[in-house]
Amino acid sequence: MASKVRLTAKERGDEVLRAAVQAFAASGYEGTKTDEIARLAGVSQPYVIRLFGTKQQLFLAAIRSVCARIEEIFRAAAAASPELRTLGANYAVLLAERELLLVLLHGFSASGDPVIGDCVREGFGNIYTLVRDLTGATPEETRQFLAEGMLMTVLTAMQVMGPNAIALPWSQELTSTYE
Amino acid sequence: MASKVRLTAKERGDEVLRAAVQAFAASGYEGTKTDEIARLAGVSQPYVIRLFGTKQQLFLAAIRSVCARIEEIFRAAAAASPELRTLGANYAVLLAERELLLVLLHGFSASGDPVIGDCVREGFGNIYTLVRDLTGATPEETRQFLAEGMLMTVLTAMQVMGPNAIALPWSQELTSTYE
DNA sequence: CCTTGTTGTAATTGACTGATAACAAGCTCG
DNA sequence: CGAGCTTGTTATCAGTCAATTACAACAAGG
Repeated sequence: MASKVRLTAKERGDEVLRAAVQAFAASGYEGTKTDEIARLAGVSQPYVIRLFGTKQQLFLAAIRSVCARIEEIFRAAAAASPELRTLGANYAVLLAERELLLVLLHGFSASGDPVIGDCVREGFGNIYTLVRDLTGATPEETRQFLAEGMLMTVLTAMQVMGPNAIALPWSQELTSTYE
Repeated sequence: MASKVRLTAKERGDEVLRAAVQAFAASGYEGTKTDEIARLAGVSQPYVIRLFGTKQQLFLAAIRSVCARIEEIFRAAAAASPELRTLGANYAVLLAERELLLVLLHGFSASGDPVIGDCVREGFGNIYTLVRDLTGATPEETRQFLAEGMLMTVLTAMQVMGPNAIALPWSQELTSTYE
């Protein structure tokens, strides 16, 4: 098994970070235990701490990671067609990587902590600016675009949207308007 | 001081619930300690538990409470003018009671827990149906309305909107589109 | 080969936290 | 008044969890 393989700290750190994104997406900042992340990554709990210093720093790394990935998706989409409408179709790509929007949501929730708040404000601000610049949309158009994204995010968190969605009358009516 | 006054279990329960809404709004489900709620309400921590059984049940009560209040605000607004546009102006009322949308946000985040998820899905579903019925709007119009609400919610959580907002270039540009 | 730096774990700890139990103080009504 | 129900507290526990320490295995270069 691969668990006996020795990796460089950087490589192992990347694996742990990926595990952290998955875990934080499922349970949030306070709700996720470092031991859970460690098991997901196949390493010991103390090693997770040594690689990132503290649980908080690991969460910050997860936030930065998903923000960078979201920007990457929007950049790729805009390269094909820099229109806000067509960019909207790429929410499907975001929803396919369910953990991206979920980690961001948990970041919003944890913004009461000043350190996390700073990180989230910077990440979300960058996304806003990027979308606006890529599409040339007005602030208002960009706002509406992001608003739809936030609704999809909470619908995903509520598990009424995406794979394994719980089917409810209201949620089916609501999500059917996206087609 | 009022802390020596004996109240009925129902009255004290209401006070504790109000404290819980404040505390959960600030720190979320996992992040809020029952002891914190107890101090806010001016009672002992074990009494908080005895009044509501478990922390989870207290959180459920907080979710139901804010959902009911949100419905109440929309009902009152629609009584004056049952148009979606004018209902939007009443987001100001929701933002004035900052804790309403914040508790709901933390509910979304905690929806991974099946019990909490059920409660949040029901609460949000009721709000969707109510807004649609009150205004006679189409599902798509209602969706756009709620989407704007979700964006405001996360902007509030990030503390770039509302009182004591942290001023950032991007957030000022974004929120100025609401005027 | 052996020394030095790096990757990784086992053991432990100390602080925290939700919940329980036992008890105390008031209210109410016969 | 005093018995019984309700309100509330103090003391405490059992479990959890992030973080530290000490140590082990391994790799690379001289």
